[in-house]
Amino acid sequence: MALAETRNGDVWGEADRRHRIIEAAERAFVRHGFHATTMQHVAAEAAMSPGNLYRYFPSKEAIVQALCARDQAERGRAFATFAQAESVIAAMAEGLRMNLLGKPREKMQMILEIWAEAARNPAIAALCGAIDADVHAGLMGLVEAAKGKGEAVADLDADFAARLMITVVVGLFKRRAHETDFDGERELSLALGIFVTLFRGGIRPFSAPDAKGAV
Amino acid sequence: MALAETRNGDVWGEADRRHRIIEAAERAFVRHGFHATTMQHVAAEAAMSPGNLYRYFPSKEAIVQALCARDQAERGRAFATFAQAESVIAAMAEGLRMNLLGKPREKMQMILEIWAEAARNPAIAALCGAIDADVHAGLMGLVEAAKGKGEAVADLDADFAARLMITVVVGLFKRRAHETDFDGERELSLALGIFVTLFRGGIRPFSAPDAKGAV
DNA sequence: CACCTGAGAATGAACGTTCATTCTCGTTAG
DNA sequence: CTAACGAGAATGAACGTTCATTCTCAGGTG
Repeated sequence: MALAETRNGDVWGEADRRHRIIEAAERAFVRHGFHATTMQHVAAEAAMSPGNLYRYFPSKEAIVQALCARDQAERGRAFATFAQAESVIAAMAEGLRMNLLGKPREKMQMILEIWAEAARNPAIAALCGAIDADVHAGLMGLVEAAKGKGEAVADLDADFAARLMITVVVGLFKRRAHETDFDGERELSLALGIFVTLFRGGIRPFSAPDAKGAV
Repeated sequence: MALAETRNGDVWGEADRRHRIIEAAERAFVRHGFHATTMQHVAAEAAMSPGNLYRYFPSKEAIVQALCARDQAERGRAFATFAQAESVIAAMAEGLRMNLLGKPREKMQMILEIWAEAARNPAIAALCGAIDADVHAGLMGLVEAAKGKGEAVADLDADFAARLMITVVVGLFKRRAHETDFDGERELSLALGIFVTLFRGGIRPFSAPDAKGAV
């Protein structure tokens, strides 16, 4: 099916090329940043001509969207793996280790750029929103699973816990992107420290004391 | 020759114009986003011609840097206020209320763009780094103050606490920028819930169980 | 076999647009 | 008058996109 299909069945080849372009685009975006990356850069990285990119994607924007969609799929797969883990804390540890230590800093920087883009570009915003919803749902599932295993107190509010975990992880992502002396293991133990207490039921929403007088 | 500077009292007028331009730039950046804002937009917002901007700033980049610097100064002032507050938790509540509810969403979106920019632009990175260092130092000061007032346990690691609080606040900033249904009061009580437990000594770094088997 | 044919793949120079920046010249204050 | 101020057109570079052209190669033909 590989070589013989070039005549008519180049659909295979086309998907392959689209994939190659997205990979190249990611490398280029990671290297030069989001806005500074030109189609020439992507083309060079993909080892093809600029014009030829347009045979596979109608615009630069389309490439960006495809890349975001791929990330979404990746994230979804990661959560599917989490759900099978025996210990929820261990799963969180593994997931964070993968993202805080496993990925190069530049990748985190690209995520910052995607976040910024999402604030302006409705298509990207929709993709990111879908990712976030997935993650939120996945985390709530994890919390419920943890309850079932006795790793979390029974009356833990799953939505509260999920929002808290997302907040912490997002904060770590940003810090990882910026801080040159970011210590992954140290920050990992910080996050896990929070989560352990959370699961133990030690963290509850706290209504602020009236701040009328404060400045 | 070029230094015939203080010829007149117009030095005042110049500072005034620079200030006006920065304010206009902020409005433009907030409205159109960082990269999509043109000098024409800034000029229109400042009610002057594009060319005339260059009488006061050598480049677009210089305007951006001035804006970031102003934000840094603002942040510094905010922390000076915090330090005087009677209750540390109340101070945090007030500070977060100001930033999570007081500022328009668009302002948060601009901060995301500044973060993204900082990943690529050394000058902006330096400014952001300085802000972060200020905030970190200020928070450690707050923690120590809280200890003194008996609001925090004596053996709380100030650096750990500061990093944790920064992480949470950063996470909330990002979520505020993106989530259309972001509930400021709810998230505020989430953050304060964490901080209260933290000050009580209920959160400690947690070393992850070994994750050899996981994928 | 040698040679053609044609269609999809790929090229890369050129185009048109969008800006940051500069230039020119009119206006105003002292 | 002089010098600073300011408006707005002009400039030039960068970049996404297009398109006329070239390449490749599976089949057909003799």
